[in-house]
Amino acid sequence: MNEHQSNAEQLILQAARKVFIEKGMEGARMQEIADEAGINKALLHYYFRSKDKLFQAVFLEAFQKFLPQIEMLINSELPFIQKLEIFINNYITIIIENPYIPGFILHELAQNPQRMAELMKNQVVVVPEFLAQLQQEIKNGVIKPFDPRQILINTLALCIFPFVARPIIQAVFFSDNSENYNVFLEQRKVAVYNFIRSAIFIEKP
Amino acid sequence: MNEHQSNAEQLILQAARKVFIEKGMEGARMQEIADEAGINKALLHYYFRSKDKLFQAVFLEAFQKFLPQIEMLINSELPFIQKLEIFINNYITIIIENPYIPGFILHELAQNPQRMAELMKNQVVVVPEFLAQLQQEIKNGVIKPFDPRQILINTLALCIFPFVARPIIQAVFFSDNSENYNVFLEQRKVAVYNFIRSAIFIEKP
DNA sequence: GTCTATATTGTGATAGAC
DNA sequence: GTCTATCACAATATAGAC
Repeated sequence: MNEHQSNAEQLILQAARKVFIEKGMEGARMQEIADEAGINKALLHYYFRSKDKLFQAVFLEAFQKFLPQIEMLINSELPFIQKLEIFINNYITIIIENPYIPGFILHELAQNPQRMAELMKNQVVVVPEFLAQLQQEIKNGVIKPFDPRQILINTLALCIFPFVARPIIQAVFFSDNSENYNVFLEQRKVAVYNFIRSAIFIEKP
Repeated sequence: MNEHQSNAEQLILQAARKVFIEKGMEGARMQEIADEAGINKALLHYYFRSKDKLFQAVFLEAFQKFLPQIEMLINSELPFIQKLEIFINNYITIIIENPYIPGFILHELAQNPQRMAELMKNQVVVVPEFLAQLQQEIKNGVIKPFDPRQILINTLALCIFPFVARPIIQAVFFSDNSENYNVFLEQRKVAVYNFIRSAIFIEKP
């Protein structure tokens, strides 16, 4: 990532990512991070003063990894139905590559909602323009008159939920072989798009 | 709940519910549960042998609280579009009353997926009949040809997501007054139904 | 910078009086 | 059954040698 960071610091961050994102702040152990990085606990405190500092680094990085795609959905000026397709494809692709991050972020935010306020201040997400665009397309008869906020939340919900609920969905539908779940997730890229499109788009005759 | 249980046991369970569901297994502290119940730590171990035993009691209870509604959606023989409306109303109502349970269950399952297998064995959810019903309605031209599994997952996703993502949604849309979020959730009962209906239902001319 | 050893506090669990 | 006192160990954090 950053060439100014030493090798050990990179090893630590990599290990911290894995452990924190899998187990959460409370479930993570500094010893486990040290083992994972192949060094000892003292070095963790040498590079990052405390467990909380290390956690913050991991959390912010994870959070920012998902922001650019959402910003594209919100800020781009393409017709909604077009950028929706691009967004869903990119977003689900990223989550497949980082399947535990959504659950990690949601859980930690639920534990500490006020930390949200501080984060949102620095992260620029311009929502009003997005809502205005949808309202305009509704007025133009392109999209059915759903509350634009509900549309945005529904889109995120359909993308994210299969990952935070993976164990239960897998137990119900794929109890035999877990391989197929990845196929299922891959299919969702088009399935989610078709679902939302079918729900909100007004086909021209 | 159970009249055979002593008063102290009830106080403990009530306190354990609150603390475990809010903070999770790892984040919960026996001391906090004792304080919340107005008794001391020793009593916790007298009634429930260990933290893990107490946690299991809370988890199973929480899990079972949400099952009957899902079973109704899956097992009832009403036309899908009808039971969908009933389900969404009941389900979101229950979650509004227990807003932290979905996040709690999803997080704990993610931490310990194999515990899922044991639980699912005792919990009867007959999915194949549900899938067959949807396939039949698709064949009859009542519902558009979406993968029935995707429809089920989408329904759950749209109901549950606003609660597990509450902090972030609230920060984006309701940063000023958090009161309005409950109004928003109430609106979702009809919004989600209309959304899914619009997506999958074939209107008769 | 990196290590071992240790301090310090937190936390689940138990012993034993009442 | 309920309490106080305490144990035993886990976990974060630091001191200090190299």
